[in-house]
Parts: sequence; C-alpha cells; structure tokens
Amino acid sequence: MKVSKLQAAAHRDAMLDAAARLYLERGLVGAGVAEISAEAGLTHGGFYGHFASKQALAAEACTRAFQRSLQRMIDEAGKHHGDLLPALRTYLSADHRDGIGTVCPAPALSAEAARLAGPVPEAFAGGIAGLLQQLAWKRPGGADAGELDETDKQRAVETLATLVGGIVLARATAEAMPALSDEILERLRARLAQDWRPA
Amino acid sequence: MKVSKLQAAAHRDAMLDAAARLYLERGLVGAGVAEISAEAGLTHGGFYGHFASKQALAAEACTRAFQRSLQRMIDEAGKHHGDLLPALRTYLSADHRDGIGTVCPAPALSAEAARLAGPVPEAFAGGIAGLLQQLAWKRPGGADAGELDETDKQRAVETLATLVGGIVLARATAEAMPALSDEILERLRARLAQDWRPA
DNA sequence: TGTACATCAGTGAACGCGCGTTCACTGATGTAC
DNA sequence: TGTACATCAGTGAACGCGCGTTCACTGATGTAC
Repeated sequence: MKVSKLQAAAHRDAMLDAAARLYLERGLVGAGVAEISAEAGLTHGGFYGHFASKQALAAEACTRAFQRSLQRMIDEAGKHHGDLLPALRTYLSADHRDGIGTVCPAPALSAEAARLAGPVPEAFAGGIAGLLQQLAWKRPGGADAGELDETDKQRAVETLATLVGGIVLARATAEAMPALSDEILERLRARLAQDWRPA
Repeated sequence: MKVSKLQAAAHRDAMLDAAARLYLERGLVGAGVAEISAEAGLTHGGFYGHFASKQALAAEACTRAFQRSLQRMIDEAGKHHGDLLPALRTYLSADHRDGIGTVCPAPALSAEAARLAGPVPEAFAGGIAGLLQQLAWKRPGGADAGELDETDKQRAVETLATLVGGIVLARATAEAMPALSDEILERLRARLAQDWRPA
C-alpha cells in the first residue's frame, strides 16, 4: 500500500541505517537486499523504488558510515579540548575491534570495495580522503592547523595507516590468538601516543 | 578416469596455487570452487576428493600465500645483507598494490577472514603471527636479533600495521584517486625508512 | 614378466539454496474539481 | 469542505543465475597371482 512521502523518506533512511550496520558486520557480499529490507521493517520488493541497485545502496550506506565514524572522532576530540589522541585510542580499542559502537568502514570493507568498480570505490576514496583531511588539520596537543604543512599531511597518513592496519590485524587474530590481538592494539596505541605527544 | 598418485598430488598442488591466486584477486567469496578447479585444469566434481570443503581449501591456500609472502621478504632481505628495508619498500610499492607479483593475504583477505569461523581465521592468525615474528627478528641495518627485546616486538607490530594499513588504503583509493593512492604509499615508505634507519 | 581385476582420481549432470532483480497487484495518499 | 480518482510506495510471487556439494559413472592405475 502507498505511504506518505514523509513515511517513505523515513523508510529510505531506515534502509540506509540497516545497510550500514549489516554491511559493516557481514561484508558487502554477506548482507543481502532482502535481509537489509527486513531489518528496516520492509519487504524487498519495494527496494528498487528507493535505490537503483544494491551497489547504489552500498555506496550511500558506506558514505554515511564514513561520515558517522568521522563525526565520532570530531566529537570525541571536542570533549578533550581538541586533542585527537583520545579518539585515536578509542579507534584502536577492543570495543571497536569487536564491532561495539560506531564502526569505521575503512578497515572492515576497504579490501572488498577495492575489488569493485563504480560508486562503492568512489565512496571509499571520498571517505578515506575525508578522514585524512580531518587528521591532517589536527595537531598534537589539541591545536588546529591554520594551514596544512608537510608534517601535518605526513602524520595524517601515518596515523590512518596505523589505525586501519591495526584494526585489520587485531580482528584477524581476535578469535584464534586473543592475547596477540590485544597486544597489537596496545602497542599501536602506545605508538600513536608518541606520535601525537605535544612538541 | 583414474590418474597416478604423483599426478593426483600435482593436481592438488595446482588447485592450491589456483586458489591462492584467485582468492587474492577476488576475495574468498568471489572465487568459486568450479572456477578454481578449471584454473587448475580440472573439473569441479573431483574437488571433494582433495579437500573437505571450500573453507578447508581456503585455509590451506591462505597459509601457502602467507608463506610465500614471508619467503619473499626473507629472500629480498637476503639480497641486501640482511637489511629488511628494501623488502618493506617492495611491500608498499605500486606493484604490490596492483597485484603484480607475490601478494600478501593480510591486506587482501583479513577483513573477510575475520568474519568467518574455523580453519580460515586460524590460518590468518598463524600467518600474521609468522610475519610479526620475522619482522621482530630483523633489526635496522641488517643485523638479526639474538634475543627479542621490547623494541624489536614494538617495531614489528608498528611496521606490519603500516604495511597492511598502507596497502588497504592505497588499494581503496587507487581507482578514484590515484594521486592520493601513490602519495599514501610514498609517505609510508618514508616513514618506514625512518623507523628502520640504523641507530 | 604377463595377466586379471579391484581401486579410485576425475567427469559431468544434478541437487537445493539464496541471491539480485522484475512485475502484477494493492490500497492509502494526495490532488483536481 | 467534500468527493472522485489518479498516483505510487510497498507487497509477495516469480525469474534466471551461480553457488557449494553430491553422486553414479568411467577408465587408467597398480596390485595379486
């Protein structure tokens, strides 16, 4: 049956939320259109009224997930006088590894996205560029860069690689070697604490 | 038709090689049993005479791919008086990002493996632990550690996270933002050159 | 060494299943009068 | 404001397809004599 335009927009939004959650949990291939629709409280038949294809949904859902992950970092830095380090420690926490709370698409879905063509890898390139921008504008100690210099850009890339590589490695070892998984996170938190120590 | 035991062993080996290559290219879900069998010059019907399941094949193929990636590092270090840095630079090269030459399973398949249970994540934990061991035993300048100290272990974890995170990020941005992808690799090579500079 | 035959590696058709996508239909919405 | 009706968001069955896995069969291997 038809539904008000406001309701329809809410349905579309619920699909995006469900998609973001399920994709991050199970991968882009692992979560299907029917399951995502059901999670949003709908049947799969109406799907193509909202999205052109599964890939179009995936791209939008990933963009949203990147924005949330980025926003979470900004918010957490805001709570610490602009200091980014606490947010970086949260990123490299056991909770983030275990999928509790806001989860970043970069370590979870980048490898899968890189094998696709079209809107999904576009969304990932944009999301990663956005994260790098945000990291670059923050300086150790809580100050914002007035203008980006080489050091800011270099530190941003090093930090993001450590974050993403760290979560990837910690997740891959979490079940079979939990002590190693914890050790990886702890050592990388220590490294970032050093890299982000005020001069 | 039946085939000699030697031939059968060669077929099994060819299946593992084909599986390793196709999994690294297309992901564990993206490469099917029939396609892998065909790539090895066989039909898919005989598959379960060699492997208990697709996951069993995947676990063995990933273990093999980890060993090859590790061996490649050892070989390249051997060509430079034990210095690991050239091998690390190769790992963070455009060729490795683009899948040319020996490809490491860690950045390509870890996220997918982490969502599974059973032999595949076991293989990944073992593969990652092996890489960390190898990195820890090497010291900047080409010397081997007689006994591992904290610094060796810390540097190993930092380095592997940078390698894996770097390839993941470079691949995710390669199509849509090739300049950024190259910049990521270049900056991380510079970082590792610093971390592995002889004291 | 030669022969007869049990073994078993590999073949190809078939299975059940879940996927992304399509479509005829339903009935509440929202507009034209 | 009230009514008649065109619109269209959502439903659920159906589609073609590829997947992992199974199985009856084939015929070369390799062993027992």
